[in-house]
Amino acid sequence: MEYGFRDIERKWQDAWKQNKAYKVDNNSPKPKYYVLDMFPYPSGAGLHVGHPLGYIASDVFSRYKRLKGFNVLHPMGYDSFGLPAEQYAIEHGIPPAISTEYNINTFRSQLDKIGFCYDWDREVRTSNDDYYKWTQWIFLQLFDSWFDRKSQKARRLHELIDIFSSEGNANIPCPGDKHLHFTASDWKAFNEKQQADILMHYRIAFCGIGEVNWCEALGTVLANDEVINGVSERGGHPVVKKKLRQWYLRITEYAERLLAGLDTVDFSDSMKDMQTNWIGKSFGAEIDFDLVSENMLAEGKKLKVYTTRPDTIFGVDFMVIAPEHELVKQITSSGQASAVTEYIDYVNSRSERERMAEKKISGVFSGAYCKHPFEERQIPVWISEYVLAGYGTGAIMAVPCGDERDFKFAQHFNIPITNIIGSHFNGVDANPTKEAILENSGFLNGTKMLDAIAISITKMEELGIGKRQTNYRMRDAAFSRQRYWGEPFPIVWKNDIAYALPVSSLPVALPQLSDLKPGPDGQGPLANLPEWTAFEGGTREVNTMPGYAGSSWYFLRYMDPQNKQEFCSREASDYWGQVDLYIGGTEHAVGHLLYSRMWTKALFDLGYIGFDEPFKRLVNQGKIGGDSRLVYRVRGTKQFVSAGLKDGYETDEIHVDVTLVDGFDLDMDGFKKWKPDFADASFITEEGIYKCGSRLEKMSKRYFNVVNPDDIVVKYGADTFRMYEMFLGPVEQDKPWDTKGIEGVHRFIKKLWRLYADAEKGIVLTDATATDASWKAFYKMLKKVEEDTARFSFNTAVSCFMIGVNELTDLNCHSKDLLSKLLIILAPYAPHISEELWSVAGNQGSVLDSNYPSVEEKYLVETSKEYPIAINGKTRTTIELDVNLSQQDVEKLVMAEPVVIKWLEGKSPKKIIYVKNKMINVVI
RNA sequence: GCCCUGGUGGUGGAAUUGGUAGACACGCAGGACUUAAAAUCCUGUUCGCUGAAAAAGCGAGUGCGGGUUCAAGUCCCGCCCGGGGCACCA
Repeated sequence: MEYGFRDIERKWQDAWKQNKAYKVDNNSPKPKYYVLDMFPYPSGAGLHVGHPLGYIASDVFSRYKRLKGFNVLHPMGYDSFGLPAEQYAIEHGIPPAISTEYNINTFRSQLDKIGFCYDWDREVRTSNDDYYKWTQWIFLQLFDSWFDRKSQKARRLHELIDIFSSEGNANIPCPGDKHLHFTASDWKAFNEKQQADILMHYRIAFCGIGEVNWCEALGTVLANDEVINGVSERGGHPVVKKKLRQWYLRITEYAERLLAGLDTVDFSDSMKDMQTNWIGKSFGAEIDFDLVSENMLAEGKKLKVYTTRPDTIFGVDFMVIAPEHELVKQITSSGQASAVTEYIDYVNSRSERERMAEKKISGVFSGAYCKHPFEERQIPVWISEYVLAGYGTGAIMAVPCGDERDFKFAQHFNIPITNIIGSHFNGVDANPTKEAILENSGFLNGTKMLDAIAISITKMEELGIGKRQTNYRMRDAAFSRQRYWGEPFPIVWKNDIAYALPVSSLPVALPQLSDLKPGPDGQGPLANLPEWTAFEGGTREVNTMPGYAGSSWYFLRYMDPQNKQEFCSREASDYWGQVDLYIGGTEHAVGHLLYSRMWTKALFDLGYIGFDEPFKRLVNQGKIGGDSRLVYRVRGTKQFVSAGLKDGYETDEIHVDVTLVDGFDLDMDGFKKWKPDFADASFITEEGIYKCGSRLEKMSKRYFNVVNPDDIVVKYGADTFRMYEMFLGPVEQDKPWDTKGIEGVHRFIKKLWRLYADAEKGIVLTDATATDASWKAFYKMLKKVEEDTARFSFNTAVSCFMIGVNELTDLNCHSKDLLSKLLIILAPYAPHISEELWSVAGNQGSVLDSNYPSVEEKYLVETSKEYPIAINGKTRTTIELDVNLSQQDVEKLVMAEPVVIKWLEGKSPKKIIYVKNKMINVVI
């Protein structure tokens, strides 16, 4: 009876599908457990062996939890809307709906071969209208909400309107326009358009004009997390700042809660740090400086700056405002007018990328001054792009002795520097210390800087010239894309007012469109459909939602995927609650994770769900790198020289498809057939073998180092593949793929098989009770496998199986009782062979629904242990000792050891350290 | 520059709280079975030194340099290198 994994795996995959082995019910007396994978965007390239790593880990854990008596939700779906899918569709000339469907089918067939325990009845696709209906619905809830800073939660807009009608906005500062102030009677007097504009400034999902990241090549705006180093994350196209009307999510209002929530979840430190840094909270002060300018427009105006170091107020030598600052025009003196205009033009001519690439010091004097609040001196106001319009107040007080950028700027423009930190400032570099005792600092003289921060703020508050202020670096998230393949907004514009469409009209279906060219005036492709945009006397919103819209809440839909009345019933979300274990890559650290955390908080605030953090625990799987193979072509010829001989030639390195290489040995005939270019290649070999070079790099088509899981499954089976992926190393860690290494795991599985069945003799299981030694081997394995599985140390768990099977083989164990138990603990890792042998052994039911065995400690009790004896910390010998011996007994036995006697050289030891169950150390 | 990670044999990695460094595999070398191959099995495998060899022994050894400790891959201080994130954020 051979291990015919192909038949076995197909047989059980079919059986499980037929009897709905992975169907999950929302009603169960068992405790719930929710395991979630970050769902994939179904790319055209299909899966390579790196992708399923996280899926296998979560699958193993789900199956383990199920055997431990939990009702486990473990769903899968597709993030099928979004820019990449649309780009793919455009590049291949296929409508995105069709290419997406096709790509999903490819993914699905690949996933199916690996034997996952997903409940496919719960599959979601973000681009299906029965899904995006609810994405639109949630958008409408956010559109109909505002964030109450006092209670720190989202509330309904009608409550805000009630407040406005009774007291204006005196107690509700406007997040969208802080200069906005009105009374109750003002409110009542406003017309519909004015009221709508004001409400828009409060809505959590809002439309506004703002500086956005515009990517010309992609024809759309991008969110901050989609821009890396001034170019688009996808495609690497240049990105420029542009003022546009856009939809946004007011995620900044949630900054504090997003920060606080991190303390309640189990994410890695680096993940929490990334989010914390992205939010970028800082403490400081806002200070008003009186302006002095010959320009009449500056009359009575103040310049408001934000600083985290108000203690350095006496070290201010100049002010800097952003080129986009609203005061630029008003304060510029006539003498400086042309220089300022020229500078602003220069700044506007520079793309984001240029600014990033060459950070040269630039700026212009405005001609205006500020009065120092505590001293009779005037401070020049400069304009420079190193101050960002979007952060703080868009203006700073520059303290060159303490801040590196201010220092460089002062040096560049020969601005005199005031030293307030004495010897801490050397005149060559700025020193941002907080330890110095202040000098040249008026009432702060003699105070330590750290203490002066609070003192100075208090003073400024007394004088009414400044106040304590907390700032966040995070910006509101751009929420519209000028693209086709996304959720249409359920919004219609009439007389420049955005009206929400009624819930009854959802979903607003994405119309079919064959030509995806941009619409006029930078609008999306939907603008090309006048018959669609014209709607009930108004115009539909033609932007679509970004890729992260659907993924911000998909974990909720899995709980209740077929619900036609609600996005997810409260009953279902109360039952399943938070995702207990979320597995995915780090690339979503600040994008997807922040957005879905925010959506969860908003839905919680509005009473739709009962928890405000979506993911209780997050595990980031590492990436699997490709192991590329290289051949060396002698320059200018069609001759290829083997890696060991290449140093004697001038060569060009060429990537060769890894499937043409066994280890490092090139299949030369295969190589010739691979590409027409190489058909007449000749080889300089090492004793008839052409050795390739190798390099570890990203697994990618262009390096020809992609390994397809389908090929591995055909050759070794899904069980081997699953176990090998787990065996490769810790899940969280990046690691290279080495197809050769899989042999070891495959051998293990075959060896396991032989405990149950023999090629000639057939089934070799016996009813005889297993020996104590076998039970000991088994329980040792069980204990370690369970511990390791529970702490996601899957690689060591696989080792334990190997050790256990090696031991049971040596012990010649064929006990049906023992080996059936072994199948249960193996099933999470290798479900197919476990199920097959479970039925071969004549067990009832499915191994998937067995009870995880518990450890019988009595077999693990040790009466003696082999202790290492160290002399001065260095192990010299070992000794077998009874575990219950006293210190005195041990000392006596140790002193009698020949090796110890030899090292003592007749002296007596200073001390003998005996740590029970660990070791013995003799100190000489 | 700042923050976070990681650095262990030829390779992937193990060592959960300071207690036998290198588990388990890959690869390699040798052997058994076979006409042969595949498959399978066995033995060895951190490096260096002393042994003809085996047995055995000695020395060094977890990126580098210090330290704490009876004992350090693990803890502390100072560096170096790789990976990831952020980057005029006042």
